[in-house]
Amino acid sequence: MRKINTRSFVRATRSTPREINRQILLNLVREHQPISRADLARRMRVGRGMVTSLVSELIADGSVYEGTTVDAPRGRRPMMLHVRTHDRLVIGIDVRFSRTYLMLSDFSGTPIAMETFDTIVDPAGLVAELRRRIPRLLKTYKAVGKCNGIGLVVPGMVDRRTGRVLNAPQLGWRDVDVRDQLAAATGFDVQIENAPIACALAQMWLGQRGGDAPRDFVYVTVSDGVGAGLVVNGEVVRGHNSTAGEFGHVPIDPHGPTCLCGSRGCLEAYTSNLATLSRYLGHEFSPAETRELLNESRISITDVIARARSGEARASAALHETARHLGVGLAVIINTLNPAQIFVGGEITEAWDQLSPAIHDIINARALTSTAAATPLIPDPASSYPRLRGATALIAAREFAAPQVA
Amino acid sequence: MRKINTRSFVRATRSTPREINRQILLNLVREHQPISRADLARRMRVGRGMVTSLVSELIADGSVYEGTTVDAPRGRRPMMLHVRTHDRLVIGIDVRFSRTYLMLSDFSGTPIAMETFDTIVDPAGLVAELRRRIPRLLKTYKAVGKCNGIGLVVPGMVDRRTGRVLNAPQLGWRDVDVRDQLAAATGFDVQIENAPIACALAQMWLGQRGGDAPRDFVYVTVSDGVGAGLVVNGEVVRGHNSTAGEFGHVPIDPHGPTCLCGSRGCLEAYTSNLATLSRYLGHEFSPAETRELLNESRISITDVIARARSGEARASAALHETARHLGVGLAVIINTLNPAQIFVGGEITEAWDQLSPAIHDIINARALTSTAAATPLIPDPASSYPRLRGATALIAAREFAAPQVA
DNA sequence: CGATTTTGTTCGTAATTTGAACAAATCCGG
DNA sequence: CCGGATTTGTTCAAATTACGAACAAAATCG
Repeated sequence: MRKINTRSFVRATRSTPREINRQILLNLVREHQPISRADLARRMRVGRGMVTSLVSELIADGSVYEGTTVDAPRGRRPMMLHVRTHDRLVIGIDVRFSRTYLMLSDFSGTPIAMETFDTIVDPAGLVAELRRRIPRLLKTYKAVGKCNGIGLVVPGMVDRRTGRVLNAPQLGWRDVDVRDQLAAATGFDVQIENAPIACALAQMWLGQRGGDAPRDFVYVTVSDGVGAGLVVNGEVVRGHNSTAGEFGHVPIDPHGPTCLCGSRGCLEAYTSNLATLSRYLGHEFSPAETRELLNESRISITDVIARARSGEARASAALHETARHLGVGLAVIINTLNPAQIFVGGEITEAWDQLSPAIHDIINARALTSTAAATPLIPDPASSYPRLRGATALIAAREFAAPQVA
Repeated sequence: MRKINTRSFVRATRSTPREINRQILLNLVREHQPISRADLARRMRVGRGMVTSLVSELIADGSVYEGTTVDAPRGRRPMMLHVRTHDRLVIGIDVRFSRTYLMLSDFSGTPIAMETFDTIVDPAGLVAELRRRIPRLLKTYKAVGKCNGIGLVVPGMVDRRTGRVLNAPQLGWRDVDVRDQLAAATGFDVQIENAPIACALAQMWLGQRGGDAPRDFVYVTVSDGVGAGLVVNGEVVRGHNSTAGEFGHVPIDPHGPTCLCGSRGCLEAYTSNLATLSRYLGHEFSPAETRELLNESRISITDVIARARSGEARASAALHETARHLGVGLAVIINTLNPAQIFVGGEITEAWDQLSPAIHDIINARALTSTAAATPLIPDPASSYPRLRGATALIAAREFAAPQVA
């Protein structure tokens, strides 16, 4: 029972049915390719005539192409259709605290090239550097006319409509309009998004199981901070002021360590990489001190995971405590949003086989129903570059999104 | 960028544009009545011809009626249109732990009659009692042919599609199909929903400010349990297994009192009416003991509020601690979902003027942005019967909901 | 080779928006 | 009291689209 937004609605015109059906058709091709026109007609329960008409439109504008005919047990051999992805490219950019990643990939998320450089925290400087690198990257890979846009992923809150970064503490950005600056500098269409939401979008649009992908899920990122991208009813949740998804500051213990946000005992103060590291080093978590300690000891979360894997008890214990607290946080998500599944991204996924039992124990104890306790947790390894895939999805998904109606 | 559900989608037919525009028009009349055809045409940015055609359809099926013409500075006087509500009735039923409430009201939520009886926990017995009472109620108020359906609100998890009550601990119901039983017994269309979600639906469809009503908000109920109805993007969040909204079990303190759910220090164990009562009585909260204590002392949360209002320090202190913990819980909702506003329902709204400052203090301390900290909290007094209004909305809203497309 | 089956196309029909012309109702100035 | 001006509401032809049936194309089978 969705309510119609009578402030800003889209009325149906003569061509609305066609737009809707065209979009349904395109999505069916995307999720079932290769597929024939006759198959599409059966799935949509429309006549083959309409499919012919819609497909010729999609072929004309380059969204879909005809492959080969294939064998059939009887009758005329069907002509298979595919979504055109391999020569429609996107530049994905992932701006992180220390380094910035640049990836050229096609609409399906398949990577073509990647480069990386030290993050320039000054927005104008970053845009200038990207303005140098992007044309060079496109030239090197003979992709000059094929780029459909730039997806920019940022560690912080983003207003998707205005394109402004509201607050990115790791970069020290507040109310920065890097999207329009980059668009003006490069001439490309630029879309910007917060990192956990981008990761969720990548799962939604470029995930393994195309059609099976759930319409209600959560992507939890555990790195310097802890955040989440929420998907409800096939759509990302941004909230009223684009600040939804901050699960890092769910309270765990009012007497716990002080968090960056000023409260005590936030989930993030227990499970962020910094928190795990400081626990391993035997110190109470405290933002300022821990950063210093980290710089001195020159140890990273990956090292702790490696040491745990090689049998070091202290490393293993530090990680297991992180796992237990993460379990509490995930249980909150499960009880409040009841997602079909939860993806977990971040460095700690490398230790998933070790941490998973502890996490599930906590969830089993805290989930309110047995079905909720069985919510699948799916680690998303850093090796698949989830944020860069998310950046790609920002551009690629627009072509497949449902038309806005009513 | 909503994703099309390719498992179950609705393709656009020849009549889809008309359905969409018809529904937009009906909602515009609902939110701006009285309104003329010419005004509607301007708002929808369509020709007046189309409005004439759509309105005559809506009048023919009784959704809309013509009122009177009104004065105009120049030109022909416009004929005002209204949504027909006063002779389209709904029976709302609110099943609570001790008593069940029955209300006859019209489509706008205006109450016509109400009765109440001791809750019969046996589902078959309850249905039998309702089967006796409903025809009598309709007869008494000369509403026999005018009832459009029955809305049933239950304190527990409900699968809206199958109509089964999955788990209602207060009633001891597990997997009960009371909806179909009641439909068979009465011959009416019956819709069933969980209480906090129903309260959210009431705000969405029957709220004060018709069009201003936000599309992202949360309705938090504080009574025997603590739950929430979530609305995201103009649609209610039910989750993958219809168990979303259980905010009562976010952790507050791992060393806190034991909760009914088995964990320790849940929000509910600090802020439910039972928790507040046991705090007032000077006892550690513990489900079993507290219930006994409550029966012995014969005191209710309303009494505690009255005593606080008359200046009793102990009552005031007990309520203020509840307020502080509730603030923590609301901050979790604000940080994770960033709603435009939060409604709070339950007995403690009677003490809102006393509790509000404490709640806001906590939220100001814990909200991650200043805009989030300013999220309006709106008490919804029990005197407006939010759950019964929700029951009404279950039936009335279907007429106005956006058509399912793509 | 003809019958059968399946795929893909074409085309007339029905439903709908769209926009313009038209009728209705009111005010205002002479 | 009448004719223009103005606004509301209706009617109707044109354009766009889904729909469904007929048809052509391409393959298999006996």
